[in-house]
Amino acid sequence: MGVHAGTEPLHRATAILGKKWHPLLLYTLLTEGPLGFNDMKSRVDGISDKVLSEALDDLQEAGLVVRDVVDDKPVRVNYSLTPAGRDLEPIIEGLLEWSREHLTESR
Amino acid sequence: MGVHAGTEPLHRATAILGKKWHPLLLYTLLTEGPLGFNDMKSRVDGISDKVLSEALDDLQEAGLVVRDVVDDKPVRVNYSLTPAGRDLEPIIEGLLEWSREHLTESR
DNA sequence: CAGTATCCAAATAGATACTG
DNA sequence: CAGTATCTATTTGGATACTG
Repeated sequence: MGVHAGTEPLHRATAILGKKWHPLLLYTLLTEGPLGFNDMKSRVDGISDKVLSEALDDLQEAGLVVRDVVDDKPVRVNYSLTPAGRDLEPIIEGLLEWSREHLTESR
Repeated sequence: MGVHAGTEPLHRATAILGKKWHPLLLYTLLTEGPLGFNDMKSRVDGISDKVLSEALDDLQEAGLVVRDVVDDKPVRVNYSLTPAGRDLEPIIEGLLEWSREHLTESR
């Protein structure tokens, strides 16, 4: 009974990638990073300060993103990917391709 | 302003794969399917009837899973993957591998 | 520029009981 | 066997205003 052994990694992965904005934030950093807070915000349509801030914290805690304070006065911060974050590239690209192929909007 | 063009497919993909149980259900069908309702339930630890039922509906509507009534008296149903669902295999496998490599439980 | 503080709404998940 | 019906709890996401 119960789940077979290899299932927890999938749970851990979807606990991160299942958040509404996380894949898009990672993809944004992948293709356009490193970026500052407001640069991220302007590239991700519809996200609020609070949600972006929380999401970046979350990704940082998961070890996928690093936050560097590069200057103060005014404060300047750079968000970029860790190696773990960069290793998601083929997966996100694959997902993107799969989606284009199989997920049409009119379903 | 706004997100760059290629972003909607990612949204559509995560609208499905971002649900708590969906990737695990797909993976279960991928590795052990086709399966009946209770067979699914016994393989997915902790899921309730209601949540499983809703999730399968959702996956069906997204075109990733098919439901076949193979017998009645007693009713017997088989859930299996569509080609679109099967095409997720490399992605889910990749995610699994990535997770094992980078996501340790103690973070 | 880069956030935090509040307060609120919506979406998801779960427990329990029951049905064709 | 394969679900549905309720009702509740929890988790996320969002709007608005304010701060170092």
